[in-house]
Amino acid sequence: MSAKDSQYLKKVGLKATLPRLKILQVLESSGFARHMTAEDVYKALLEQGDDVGLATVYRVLTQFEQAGVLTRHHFEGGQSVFEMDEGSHHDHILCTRCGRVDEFIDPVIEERQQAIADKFGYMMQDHSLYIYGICKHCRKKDKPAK
Amino acid sequence: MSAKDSQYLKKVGLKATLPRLKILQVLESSGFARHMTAEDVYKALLEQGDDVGLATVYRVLTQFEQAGVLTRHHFEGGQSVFEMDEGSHHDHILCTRCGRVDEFIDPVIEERQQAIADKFGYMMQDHSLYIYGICKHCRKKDKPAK
DNA sequence: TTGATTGCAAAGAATTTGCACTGGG
DNA sequence: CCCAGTGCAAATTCTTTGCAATCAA
Repeated sequence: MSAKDSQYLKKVGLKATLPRLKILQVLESSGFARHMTAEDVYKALLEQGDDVGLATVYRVLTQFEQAGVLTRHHFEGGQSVFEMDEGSHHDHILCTRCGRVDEFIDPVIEERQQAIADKFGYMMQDHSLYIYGICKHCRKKDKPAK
Repeated sequence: MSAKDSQYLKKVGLKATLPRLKILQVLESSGFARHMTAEDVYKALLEQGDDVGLATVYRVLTQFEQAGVLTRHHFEGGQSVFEMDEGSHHDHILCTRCGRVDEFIDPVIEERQQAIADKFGYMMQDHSLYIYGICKHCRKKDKPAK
């Protein structure tokens, strides 16, 4: 199920161990949710019958982050949230009711950020933009309730 | 030193106790730094000879946040960082070397954010934008070093 | 083989909570 | 006076670490 993944791990300089392959697989197949905490990954593994320690999940996620395999986000609420890094930078808009997450990229904003960094004399390394709101789905539910 | 602060606390619905007054004062006079962790506030109080429990600092900061007196940020690194809410929204650009924080507001970005929320069907409530980089000061130090 | 990796349990850091005591209104 | 507010220590939550056992190359 993962000759490809095995190659991939070696390519980024990580030995292709079973836990790492499993974790990679969970992240790849996380589908629409795409944003998982260490705990989420751990539970997903348990549910599919794979017995990996929580400490290992944390270690591997950190290694993946350093290897550029995934990105760590600091959403509100404390825990770190991880997401596969598919190469293309993007920002997030999230629903404070249901937790839904959408991704976007806006060239104008990107450009302005660079301009601001320049203006303040910073060499920009990174940035994070989160928009918080209530998605249409949750707003729809509201109306009748009230 | 704080008849004004005392009024202020009452106005936002909080009893004007000594710890709350002291904490408010520390935040108000934090001057250029302006961004403090609970621990920072706690240490500042100890240094000026005021004996307030760390738990109380956390409790009061949370109350202040709920009362709209200050804003809680989640910068990288885990801890919450607090800042007096002077009414005007702004974003942050921070140095990953020295921790320097600058504030800015960009009308174009604000406007684009609203447009994006609209496009995705969100009712925007809030947003946070952090730009990370290396400030000119730190870059200057680099050159000779290398 | 053999050093890298894992699992578990213990350690840590940040923050919260239970509870008897204290102070503001 | 009386309850909200406080201090302290214990409890929680998330994450990291030490170390012996295990696994990939």
